[in-house]
Amino acid sequence: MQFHNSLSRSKEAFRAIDGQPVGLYTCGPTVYNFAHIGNFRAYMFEDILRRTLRYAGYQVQQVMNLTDVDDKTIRGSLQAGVPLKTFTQPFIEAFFADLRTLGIEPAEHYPAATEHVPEMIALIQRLFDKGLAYASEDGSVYFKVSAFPAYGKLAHLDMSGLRAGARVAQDEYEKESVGDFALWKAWDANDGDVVWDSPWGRGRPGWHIECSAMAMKYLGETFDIHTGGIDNLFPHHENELAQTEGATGNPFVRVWMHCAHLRVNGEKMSKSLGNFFTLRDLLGKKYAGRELRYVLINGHYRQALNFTFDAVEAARASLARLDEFADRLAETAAGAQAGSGLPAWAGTCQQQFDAALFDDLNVPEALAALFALVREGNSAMQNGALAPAAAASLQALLTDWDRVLGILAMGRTKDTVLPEEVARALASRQTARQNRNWPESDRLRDELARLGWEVRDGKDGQKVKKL
RNA sequence: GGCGCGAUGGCCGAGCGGUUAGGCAGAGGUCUGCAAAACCUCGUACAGCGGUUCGACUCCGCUUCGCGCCUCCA
Repeated sequence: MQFHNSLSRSKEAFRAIDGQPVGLYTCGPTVYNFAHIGNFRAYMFEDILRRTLRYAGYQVQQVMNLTDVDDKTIRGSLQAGVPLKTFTQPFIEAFFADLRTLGIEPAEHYPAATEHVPEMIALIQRLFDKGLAYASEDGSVYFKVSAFPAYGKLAHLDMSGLRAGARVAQDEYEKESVGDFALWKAWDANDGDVVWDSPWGRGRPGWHIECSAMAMKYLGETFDIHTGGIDNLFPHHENELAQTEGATGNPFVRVWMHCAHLRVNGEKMSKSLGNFFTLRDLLGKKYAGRELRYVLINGHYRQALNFTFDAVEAARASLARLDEFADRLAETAAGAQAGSGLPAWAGTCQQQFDAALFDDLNVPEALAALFALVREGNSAMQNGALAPAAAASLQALLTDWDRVLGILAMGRTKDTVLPEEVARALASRQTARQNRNWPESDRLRDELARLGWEVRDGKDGQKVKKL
C-alpha cells in the first residue's frame, strides 16, 4: 500500500508504526457555521482513507478536532449574545448529523479545543523551555520561527525569502519577525468572556497549537498520518509541525496527506459567486446523501473535483445500476450459502479493486473494477451461468468492497409490503395480461407509476419496484 | 514576485511510452405485445507549438488558458 506524502511530495510505501493501531489525525471543522460541501470533500477523503486502512486489516485510531474557539466562533457568539458553547453546540450537532447523512464513519475521538486548554498551555511552556517561544508586551506568546531551522520543510517554503505581503504588513501584533505565529493570544475586548488564565496572562490559545496538543494527547508524540485540505498545508500544518517537533525533538508525523479543492462549475466555491453549498442546501434540492457521497468519492483526492448538478444526476443513475445489480444478485443467490470460489472474472476485478485502492486511494479506478464486475455478473446471470452459491459469493464480495465505498448498502430500504392499492392494481393487471388486453395492461402500468411503483414484465411474470 | 497544480470525447472522471479506463447522456441492435432492465456494438478524446523516441495523451521545453498557497480558508 502506498500513499502520497506531502513531506516528500512523492508516493511512499506505507508502514504503520509497529504493532500499534494506525494513528490518524484529521483536521476538523471550525464550528461557527454549517460545513459546506467543499469541507465535506476533505472529510470524505479521510473517510476513504480510514476505511481503506481498515479494509487492509489495520486498526485505526482517528482523531478529529473541533475548533470551537477562534475569531469566528467568538465573533458569532458575541453577535448572537450567547455563551461560546451555546453558540457552537448546534453547529457541532449539525456537523455530526451531516457526517451521518454522507455515510462518513465516526472517528474514535472528537476533542474540542476548549476542553484542552491546559494541554496547550503545557505545550507552550515546553516551547518556552526550549527557547522556541517568547512573550510580547501585551501578553501574547509567539513561536520563534528563526529558532527552528527546519521550518518550511513541509510546505517547501524558503522563509528567508518571505516578503511582507498585504496581510503580513497589517498584522497588529508585536511579533519579532513576520513569520512568527501566535501560540497564545492576549485577551482583548473582542474576546468578551472567552478567556483562560495562563502563566503569560489572560487570553486564549492560537489556532495551530490546539492540533499539536490534541494530536499528542491522543496519538502520542509521533504518529502515522495527518491529513487535511491542501489549504491547511501552509501555514497550519507547517506550524503544527514546528511546534510539535520543536517541543519533543521527535518526528511528529510520518505521512502528511492533503486533498485538493472542490470547485463548482469550474470555479472556486465562494459566497460571492453564489456557488457555496452546504449539505443542507443540496438535500433541499432533493439530492440524497448517498448520491453526494458518490460524487465526492468519484474523483482522486489529490485532483481538483468539479462539482456539478449533472454529476449528481449521473451519480443517481449509476447508483440505480448498482442497485439493480445487487437486487438481481440477491434473487439469483436466493439465500444460498456463499460458495468457496469466485468466478475467474470476479477474481480479476477483485485484484483491480484492491490494487487501485492501495495505490494512493484511487477510488475512480476501484469503481471501474466494480462496474466491470457488474457487467460480467449481469452477463452471467442473463446466460443463466451464475450458480446460486457463486451469486452469494459475489454478494459477499460486494459487501466487502462496500466497507470502503460505503455506497452500496447505504440508504437502501427494502419495501416488502405492498400497499393494498398497488396489490390490487397488480392483480388486475395480471388478469389483463392473461387476456392479452394490452391497453388495459399499459393503463395499469401507468397507474402504478403514478402510485410510485415501477412494474416490469419478465419471463416469470410482473415485478414491482418502488421508485 | 515565490512555490505548486491542472487543461482528456456532450457531462463527470481515471490512466499509461506501444493494448478498452469507467460512469452518465446519446445512436443502433438483441430480448419484449409494448415498455423497463440487462447484454452487444458505436465516439478516430487527450489545449497549442516544438523536441526526445522506432513509437507520446503519457517524457522534455515553450505558449495559451484555468486554479491553489504565500500567516489563522477543507
